[in-house]
Amino acid sequence: MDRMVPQSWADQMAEQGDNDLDEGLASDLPPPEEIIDGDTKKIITYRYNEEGKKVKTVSYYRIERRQVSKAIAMRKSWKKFGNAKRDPPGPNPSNTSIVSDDIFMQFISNRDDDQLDASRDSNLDSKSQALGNRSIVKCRYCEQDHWTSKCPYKDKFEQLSILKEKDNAAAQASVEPKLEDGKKTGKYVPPGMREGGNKRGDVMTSSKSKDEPNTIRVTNLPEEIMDSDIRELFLPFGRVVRIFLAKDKYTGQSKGFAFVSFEKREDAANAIKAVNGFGYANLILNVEWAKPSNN
DNA sequence: GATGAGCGC
Repeated sequence: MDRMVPQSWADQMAEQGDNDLDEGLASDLPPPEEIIDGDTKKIITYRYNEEGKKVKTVSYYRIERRQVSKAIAMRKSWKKFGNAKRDPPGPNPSNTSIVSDDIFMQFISNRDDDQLDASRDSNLDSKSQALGNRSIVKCRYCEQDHWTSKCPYKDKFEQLSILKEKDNAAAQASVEPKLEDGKKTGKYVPPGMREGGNKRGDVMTSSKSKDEPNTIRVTNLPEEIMDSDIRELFLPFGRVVRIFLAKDKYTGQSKGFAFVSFEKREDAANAIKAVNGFGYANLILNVEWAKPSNN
């Protein structure tokens, strides 16, 4: 394996630099070839060895084909536009980086979504029961046998939701007057007040939930720091579920502190122990439990 | 030195 096909802008620049250096020698070498044959990629490169002899190097790579859904595969055929109009299909490595980590999205749900989810989950549950009661599902967060929508605090969450439904039933009686035939009025009910509402929101998505047991506050951060740096810094301790880097609303300038929520409280505790007092870019970080924000 | 944004009625 010798000189590879350039991977990124930086590599391309490095490559160019190299070529400039040995231009006199390299100019009469054939250009590298890339041959794709089924699942195998063959890359042929030429160079001169120490004795000045021409050497041909052939390297074989297995092309990993990942199974993607049709919808995703279809996007490959979309026309590129703007500055990328003339780019070949697929990501351009000079401006696109591929992250293989799991990326968690925040889903802001309303009641209708939850009802859909619930019915979908129960359908699947009955399917898995039909399959001999052995669970075929795996939570993306804790890898236990349940659907991710019920995680990461499955047990805790179920207790919570039972409590909450009681509360909601009481709240609803006063908040949401019913019509005689039992149908709801058109009156707006905030998601948090709806029947069984905002279930996932309370666990995962609501930054203003009353208890934020897994959130730490990091202060004394350098002002140039970015979310991704913070993620990198805390990823070793466990799954980071949310990062909030305080920035000025108008200038976007970092205010030098951030909140990081972990999936597990113990991960957060470890992070505090380890990173508090840690030197980062000539500053000493201060890490402690976050207090719940006002409102 | 500092405890987070926004949307909806």
